[in-house]
Amino acid sequence: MPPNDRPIVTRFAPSPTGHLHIGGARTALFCWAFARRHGGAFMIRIEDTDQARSSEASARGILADLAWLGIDWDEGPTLAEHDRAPGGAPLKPGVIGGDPRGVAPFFQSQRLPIYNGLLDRLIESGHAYAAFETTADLEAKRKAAAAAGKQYRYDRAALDIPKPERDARARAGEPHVVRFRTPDEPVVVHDIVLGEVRVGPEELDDFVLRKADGFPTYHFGVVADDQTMGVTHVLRGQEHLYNTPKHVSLQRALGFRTPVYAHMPLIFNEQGTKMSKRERDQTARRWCAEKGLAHAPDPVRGTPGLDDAAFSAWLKDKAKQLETHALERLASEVGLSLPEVSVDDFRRAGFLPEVITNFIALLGWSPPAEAGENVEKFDLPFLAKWFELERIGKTNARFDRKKLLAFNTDAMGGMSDAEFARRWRPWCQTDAPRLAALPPEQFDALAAAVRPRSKTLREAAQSGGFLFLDDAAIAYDPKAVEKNLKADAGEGLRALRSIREGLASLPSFEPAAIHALIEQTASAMGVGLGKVAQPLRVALTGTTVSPPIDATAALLGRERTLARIDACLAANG
RNA sequence: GGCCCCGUCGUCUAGCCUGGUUCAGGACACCACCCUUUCACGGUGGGUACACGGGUUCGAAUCCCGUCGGGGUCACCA
Repeated sequence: MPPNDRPIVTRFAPSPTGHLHIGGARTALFCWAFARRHGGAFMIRIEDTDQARSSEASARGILADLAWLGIDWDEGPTLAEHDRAPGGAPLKPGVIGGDPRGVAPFFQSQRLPIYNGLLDRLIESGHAYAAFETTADLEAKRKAAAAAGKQYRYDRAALDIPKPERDARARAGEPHVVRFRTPDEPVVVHDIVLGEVRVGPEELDDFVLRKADGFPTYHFGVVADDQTMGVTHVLRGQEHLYNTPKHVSLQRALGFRTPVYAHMPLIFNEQGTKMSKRERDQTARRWCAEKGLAHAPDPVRGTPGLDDAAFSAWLKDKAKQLETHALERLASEVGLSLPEVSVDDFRRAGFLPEVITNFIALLGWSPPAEAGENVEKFDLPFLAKWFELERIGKTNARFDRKKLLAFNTDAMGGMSDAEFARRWRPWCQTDAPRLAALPPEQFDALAAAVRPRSKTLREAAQSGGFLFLDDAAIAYDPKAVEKNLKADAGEGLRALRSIREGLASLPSFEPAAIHALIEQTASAMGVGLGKVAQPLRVALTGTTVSPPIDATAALLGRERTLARIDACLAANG
C-alpha cells in the first residue's frame, strides 16, 4: 500500500494557536500508531503560517501534551525531558524528536525559501499567478455573489492583466497574493476510509498559495512539505476532505507524488456539534444567565478579565470568549465544572494519559477480532500492534465523558496504593500543591484512603480537602447536623461524646484501632455502625462524605480529631 | 443554498466488503435488587437498536434505488 516502496512516514502538523485539542490528539495518535505498526517514522511539523495567531509557547505546549500522552515522535522539534508535563505516560528518557533524515526545519515559518522556490516554478510554468485584489475587494465580491444568490468563486480578474504587467507590478513590490491556476479537470481522491471522492472543476477555484505577507497558505505549505519531507500517509479529520482535491491538483502541477489519504470521522460533543473551546464559555455563560448575574460573583469581581464591563459584554455576546484564566477562576469560584476540550483540560481534571489515549482510539476505530474477543481496554503497545487504517469507521462519534470517566475509574481501581501514590504526587504538585506538601507518610496514607473511591486524580484531591479545614471553624452542613447529630433527641451527639472519650484514651491512633473503637461504641449503645460513624464524620469534616471514617480520623491525628469533636460539640451541642 | 460524506441500543461500537451460523454481540449510561459506617466500588438481573420506503434474492443489518435525518465544506484560518 505504501506508494512505491518507500518507508512509511506519517506526520502530525498542528498549528500552534492554542492547546492540543482532543481531536488533534486522536489524529496524532493514529498517525503515531500507523507509523509504529509498520515500522515507519512519525514526524511532527509545526504549521505556524498564521503570524497573528501562532505562538512558540503554544507549539511547546502541544509538544508537551503529546509527550504526556505517551505519543513520541521520531522526527520534529525536540523536547527535552524536563519540559515534559509531570505525571505523563512513561517514555524513553532523554530528548524526543530530531532530524535523522535531514528534512528540517520543522517550523513552516522557517521554510519560506523552499516555498518561494517552488512558487517561482509554478509561476514560470503558468500554474500560478499574482493577484492584487485586497481582502476588502474580495469581501465585496463575495457579498455581491451572495446577494445575487450565486456561488462565489474567484473571478480570475488578475488574469486579465497581461502577464508582463503582472510580473512587473509584483516585482515592484505591490502587495499581492499568488494564486493557483486550477486546471479545468475533475479530481478523484482515493481515500482509505471514504473510498473514491470525485470533485469537479466547478467546485475548485483559484485558491491562494502565498499570502500578501509572504507566508504560504495551509494548502501550499502542506503540499510542499509533505513532498519535501517525504510524507507517505496523510491522516486527518474529515473536515479536510474538501482540501484534498486542491492538494492533489497542486501536486500534479508540481510533479509531486500523491500520498495515501485517510480522512477520519469527526469527534462531537454531547450536543452533537463540533467540540470546541467555545463550549466552555457557553457553559459558564448559561450558568451565569440562569443565576441572573449582572456582574462577576464577589470574590472574583473586578479581577483581571472579570471587571464589570468585560463581564457584561461577555454575558451578552455569544461570540465572546473570556480569557482562559478568568474563565477558570470564575468557574472554580462558583463550583461550576467546565467541559474539557483540550488534552491539558483533561490532564488537570485528573484523567490518566493512558486512559485518554485508550478512549480516543476507540472513537472511530476498533481492534480487529484477531486481537481478542470484544477487547476494549488496551494500551499504546497494543494499538501500535493492531492499528490498521482499514478499521477506521466513517461515522462521526460523540465524545461521551461518562464513559471516559468509567474508564478512568477502572484504571485507578486497578492500581495498587503505592502505584497510585506515585502517579498522584506529580499531579498534586501542579494542581493541588497543599497535598503535595504533606509529609510523605501522610501523603501515602491519604492516597491509600482516597484511591478506591475516586474516579479521577482531582476527585482524590478533593477527598483530601478535609485535612485543610480550620479545626476551630468548620462549616457544618445544616442538613447533616440535623440528621446525624440532633435527630432522635440528640442521639448523634451522645454517640459523639462517647466516642470522644474512647478516642482520647486510645493507646494507638491507627485506623484499625479506631475502627475497633467505633464498633465497640456502637454495640455498647446498641446501634448500627452508621449511628456512630456519621456523627463523627460530621464533626470531623462538617459533611456526611469523607474517606473511611477510621482513616479520616487517623489522618487528622488525635489532637486535631479531638479538637474538631470539641468544636462540634460546642457549636451544635 | 451548492457540492460532498455519513445513518446498528440514549452513547461508543462489533457484525456489513465475502447475503443465511445474529428474532443482532460488547462497553458506557439507565432501571431493579444485593452489599454497605458516608460517598464510591463491587455483585446479580433487566429494558432498549439495524432511520424509513421500495426493490434484488429461497433468504438482507448486510447488495441496489429513493426519501428523510445528521454532519462537513464553500477565507490572504489551518
